[in-house]
Amino acid sequence: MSLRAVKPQHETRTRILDAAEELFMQHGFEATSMRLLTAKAGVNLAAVNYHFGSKLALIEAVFRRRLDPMNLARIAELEQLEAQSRAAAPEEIIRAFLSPTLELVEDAKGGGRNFIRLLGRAYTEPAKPVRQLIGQMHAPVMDRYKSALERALPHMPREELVWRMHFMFGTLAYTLAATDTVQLIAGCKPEDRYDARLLEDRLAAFLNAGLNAPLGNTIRKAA
Amino acid sequence: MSLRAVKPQHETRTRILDAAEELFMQHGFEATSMRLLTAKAGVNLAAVNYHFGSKLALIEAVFRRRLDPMNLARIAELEQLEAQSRAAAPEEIIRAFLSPTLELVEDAKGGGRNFIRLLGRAYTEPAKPVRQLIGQMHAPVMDRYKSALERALPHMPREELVWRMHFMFGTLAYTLAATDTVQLIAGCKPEDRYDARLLEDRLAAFLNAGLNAPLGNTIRKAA
DNA sequence: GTCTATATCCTGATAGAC
DNA sequence: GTCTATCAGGATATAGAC
Repeated sequence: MSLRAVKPQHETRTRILDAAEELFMQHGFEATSMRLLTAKAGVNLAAVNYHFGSKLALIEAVFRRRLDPMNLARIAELEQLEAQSRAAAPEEIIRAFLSPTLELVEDAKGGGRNFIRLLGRAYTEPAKPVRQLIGQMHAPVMDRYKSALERALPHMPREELVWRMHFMFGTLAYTLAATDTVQLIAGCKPEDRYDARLLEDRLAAFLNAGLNAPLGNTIRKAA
Repeated sequence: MSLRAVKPQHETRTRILDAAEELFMQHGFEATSMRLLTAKAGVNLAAVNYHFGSKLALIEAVFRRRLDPMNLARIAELEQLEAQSRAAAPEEIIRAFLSPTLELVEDAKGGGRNFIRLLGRAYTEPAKPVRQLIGQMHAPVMDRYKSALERALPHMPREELVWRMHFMFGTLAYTLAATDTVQLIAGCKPEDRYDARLLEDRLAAFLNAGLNAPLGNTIRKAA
């Protein structure tokens, strides 16, 4: 008798996660009501609480679904790089960090692109619980990459490296969050905004140059 | 009989704007209620509607108060640069753009620092009206700086320049929004996080290097 | 201009039938 | 597991006394 008789197990969960991903990206966490969300997902209002327990737990699940595999991939790429006989170049490390993220940019149908923009926004989310969540999920990866970059750039002062990593992370976060803002700066063909390989090349070139910028000014003025 | 008998004209407006600046920064726009806001400002709940008309209008006023002078300063610094006999260097243009923003970082008491963090967050704000607001206020300035950078870098393809400006803007936005996240990457002395001159030097070095990164990779792969 | 009181609506969450 | 109905509270905005 059901209209969705062939619904697989856990499809409700997935439908909720997909709808949440899209609506959180469009309107933010606070502004997305469970009513709107469940309506879009085509499920009952009570389903969110039944399957996830609370709105915050749903937010956490949305991030875990994508972020855990992404961070595993980042670690894997870095380990592959470090298994080589020669030392890894800074740009290789940067690309290892970027590529698992940018792969999702091309996944428009699966919702990966939605998530990527959501992720970019979450880094500057005002709500403390959400930022803590993201911070916790990223912390171990950041530590690994920080160590890798320290080995690749042995002469850079630690403090300067931390700042430059911060800058790099910011460039990525904003680029993910605000891909639509490029048009604000100038018209550019929309289709190549989402070419992941091209975007990775552009980002890697910019970030690698920034990471290796001359140290003179800051050292002099800080002294 | 009033407890605040010596209250100057428009002080209520200012108290509301100051409280809004801080609370919007801490909790975001959606999560900041008028009740909390007016309580913090020490004014009546109805005062916001009387003085500003609506919550969105209040948000606009919060941005206008700081952004209009800031963007005027950016234009002024650029015009000063272009009045020189020699051509402006890219790093000079970058610094002209940065410095009016970073000056506010040092204004902890006046609330400037609050606004700066709020501004960083607003760039990736999900709510469309707010982003449109920020976009409109920035558009003329961005045009001017784009033209200036085109003159300073005549050999860079327009499209690449737009991307690099986008990256630069992102670095700034995230740095402003997430000054507390630096500690997530690694412990660093909190007091020098807010040394505007030092921060400008660090940012300018990073951004200038990124802006002038070799073009090889992208050109080759794009072809 | 400032206040109190309130209208109107929407929020996340849950109880309990099916 | 899914539904309806509802709770208790908070949201913006306003009406009207002072």
